[in-house]
Amino acid sequence: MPGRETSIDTIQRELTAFARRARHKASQLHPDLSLVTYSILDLINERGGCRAADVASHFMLDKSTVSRQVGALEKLGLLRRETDPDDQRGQILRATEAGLTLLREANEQRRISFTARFTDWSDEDVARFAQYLARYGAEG
Amino acid sequence: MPGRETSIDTIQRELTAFARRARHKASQLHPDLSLVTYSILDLINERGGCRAADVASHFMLDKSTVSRQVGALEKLGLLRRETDPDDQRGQILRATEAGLTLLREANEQRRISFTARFTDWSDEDVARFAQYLARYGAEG
DNA sequence: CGAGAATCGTTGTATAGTGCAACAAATTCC
DNA sequence: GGAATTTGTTGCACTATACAACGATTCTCG
Repeated sequence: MPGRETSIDTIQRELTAFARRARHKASQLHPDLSLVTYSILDLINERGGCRAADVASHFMLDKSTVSRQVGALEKLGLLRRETDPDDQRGQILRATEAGLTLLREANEQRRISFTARFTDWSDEDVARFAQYLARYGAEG
Repeated sequence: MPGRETSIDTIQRELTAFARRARHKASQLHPDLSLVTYSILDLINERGGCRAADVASHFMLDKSTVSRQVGALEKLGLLRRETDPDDQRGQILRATEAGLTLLREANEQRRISFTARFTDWSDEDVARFAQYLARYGAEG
């Protein structure tokens, strides 16, 4: 077994390489939805509606960036904004039907692509890899 | 154990979330070296000198993007270009002393940050996680 | 050998994504 | 009730990126 330091270097390097390729991959997978818009829409959907500030903190983005992305998604008819009745400063973001449809398509494409990558992997290995990643993500 | 589909969804979502945060994290870690310049310099160093075309294909970037990034890194004195004697179309990119120093500092910062994230993990788990990531990266 | 194809890098142009600062409106906290 | 905080928007600047057209070099194969 390699040393802990070496393993951490590997993790670091592999994750970074993934991050650097993610934008390109996403645009290949679904040209209508960039990595940015896809991930925002997916978060909103997963949360069942959330505010722009939540999106900003989840992805570590400036609120102005999120504001513009949300504006673009709204203009495309993929989400709608409702003023939060409990706090009229904020808005609740929700995917529209069109947004959900596009998101489902994008997710399907992604699943196909990811699945292809794991054909050689046993169910156990896939499950363990997922576990490790979830654990890693949860600690951040 | 969760189903294969569920695990793949988890992998997909966690990796994407990581990618979306990577830029911000990198700029926090070492403000002098963005994720972009860091990863290019690191690749050049790891390969012991390589060409712009290699960088482009490794990170799935257009050659024009790489050309500009390399130009910027050269202007900063972090790498130098030598015409490849075996193929005068190409150039061999190498980190300068200044580049290596900065890269070492950045790697140190990263290692500290990543190490902190794994304090709860056993050596075995870290090693296995690294193995899975390397395997994943190798298949792409 | 030689002409056409391929490769490598540069530059012009356009666009997306991002952050910071200043702002307005609503809310919360003494 | 007034100060501080939160939420989102807008103006501005800059970075990262892609695509297309180009020049220089190398490769292919007839």
